[in-house]
Amino acid sequence: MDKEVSILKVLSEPTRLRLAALLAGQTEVCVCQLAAAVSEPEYKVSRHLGIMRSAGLVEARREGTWMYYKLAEPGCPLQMHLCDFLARDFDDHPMITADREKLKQVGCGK
Amino acid sequence: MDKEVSILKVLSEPTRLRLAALLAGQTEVCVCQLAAAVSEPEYKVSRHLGIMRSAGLVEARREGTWMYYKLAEPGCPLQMHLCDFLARDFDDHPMITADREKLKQVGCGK
DNA sequence: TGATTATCTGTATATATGTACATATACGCA
DNA sequence: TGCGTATATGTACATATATACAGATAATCA
Repeated sequence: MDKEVSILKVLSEPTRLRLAALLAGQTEVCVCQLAAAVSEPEYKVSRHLGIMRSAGLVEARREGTWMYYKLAEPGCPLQMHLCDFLARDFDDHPMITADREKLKQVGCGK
Repeated sequence: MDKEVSILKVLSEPTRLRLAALLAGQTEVCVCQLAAAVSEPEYKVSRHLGIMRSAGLVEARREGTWMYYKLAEPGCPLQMHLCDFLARDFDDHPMITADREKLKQVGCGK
C-alpha cells in the first residue's frame, strides 16, 4: 500500500495540491510558470516538484535551462482517480481557478 | 482548500487508510473490531480514529461501552470521490482484502 | 459497591516535514 | 571565456507527527 500512501501524502500539502491541480489537464509546464502561478519562490516550488517526482506523481523533461513538468502515468488506480479528479472535478475552488487563471497569463520568458 | 488537504493528510497514513477502507462499504464498526482487523493495539486505533474524526472523515456513535464508527457524510467533492474509491475500487489490494476478511471473522464480544 | 471491559487521553520521545537562506549546477548567450 | 538566468540542493531550524506507556473515563455486571 506504499504507493497509495505516498501519493496521498504528496498531495496532502497545500502548495503541492495546487501544483498538481495546475498540471492536471495541462500538457507540461515549466517551473517558473508554476512558481508565478502559485506566487511562491522558485526554490520552494522546485523542492515540492522534486518530492512529487520522487513519489511518481509527476515527470520532468529538461529543455535547455527550463524544466518542464507534467503529471506522470498513474502507478496505481488511486493515483489515476485522483488525477482524473484534479483535471475534471476540482474547478469549483476559488484558489484553484485563480491559480489556473494566473498560469494562463504568465509566460515563461522563453 | 484546507478541507481537501485535511482529508488527504488523514488518509496518507497506512493504518488510517486501512481503517477507512474497512469503514467504506460498511454501515458501522466498533473500535475493537477495527483493532482486531488491522492487528494493532486499540489505543493506537483509537488515536487514529480520533484524528479521522477531527478531520470530518468519520463519525462516532456510542452504544454502552462500545463506540461505533462509520464514514461521515462527505464535506467536499474530493472526500466523496475518495470514499467512493475506497468502497468500490480498492479491492485489488492484498492487505485491504485481508483486513476485510479478518473483519468478517472477528466479533465484538457484544 | 467493586471489578471488569472498552475507549480515550496526557506526556515523553523519536522521527519526519516544511521553510529559508546560501550555494551549486547547468544551460544559453555575448 | 565570462556572465546571467533557471533550477536544484546542502544545511539548519522550527514545527508537526506517530508511537508507547501509563493512567483516566465510562459503562456493564456481579
